[in-house]
Amino acid sequence: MGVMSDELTHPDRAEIRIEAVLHALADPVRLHYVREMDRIGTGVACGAIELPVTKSTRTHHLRTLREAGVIWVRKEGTARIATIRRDDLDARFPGLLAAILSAEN
Amino acid sequence: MGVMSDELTHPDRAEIRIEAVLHALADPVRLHYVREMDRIGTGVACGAIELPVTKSTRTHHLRTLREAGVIWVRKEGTARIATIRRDDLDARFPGLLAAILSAEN
DNA sequence: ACCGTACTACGAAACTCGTCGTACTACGAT
DNA sequence: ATCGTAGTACGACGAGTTTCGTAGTACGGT
Repeated sequence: MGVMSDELTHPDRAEIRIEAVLHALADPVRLHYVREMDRIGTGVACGAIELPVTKSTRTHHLRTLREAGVIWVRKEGTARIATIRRDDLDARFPGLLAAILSAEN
Repeated sequence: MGVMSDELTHPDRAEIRIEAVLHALADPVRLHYVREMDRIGTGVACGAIELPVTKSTRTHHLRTLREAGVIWVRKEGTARIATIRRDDLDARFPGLLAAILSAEN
């Protein structure tokens, strides 16, 4: 029971909607998460970034980011490695990601 | 009772927060509104843009946009004229507005 | 086989948000 | 002064979100 062996679902490039991306990044926790991923660089283990929320809340936010098309998550052992979908976001909404990530305070 | 003679409050440039802007523009009604204002050009009477919502809902959305710092609203007779705060947004978050407005579909 | 780590799933509680109707104020014209 | 138009204020409802705790699955080591 509880399948969970399925691969994680991601929208493909053409399916990414600007409203979903804006909504995903409007949340302080998720924005912080994406900024940390941007700062650290390459794929990050989901748990490696400290957040003021519990594990299950983190799972929720990561799903929101993934389903909006902001990040790509792949399994690696027991860990989940997340990367920002720069190519797809830049192709769909040129300049958006850079504008948001470079906005300090 | 009910003052309302007060001028409309706007955040000044330095107070505009990226999260508030993203949240404001993540709503389909508000995004449509701002896109229409962008298309039409100069200051627009609030009621001149057709929306699938009632007057009071429109007021609500316009307040959200105004308080986020996305639009500037001035009174002119009984009408309210709204303009996009391009200068302020471009100064705070270069490229953000252009990226969002040019995102078709 | 067992244990620990990493994360997901599900349900619940508190909160926020979008929407509306109704009642109201403000202004302009007749 | 009266009426119509333009918009706001307030309260309410329903839907969705954020958050958490608890329970469970998956993988890697010993």
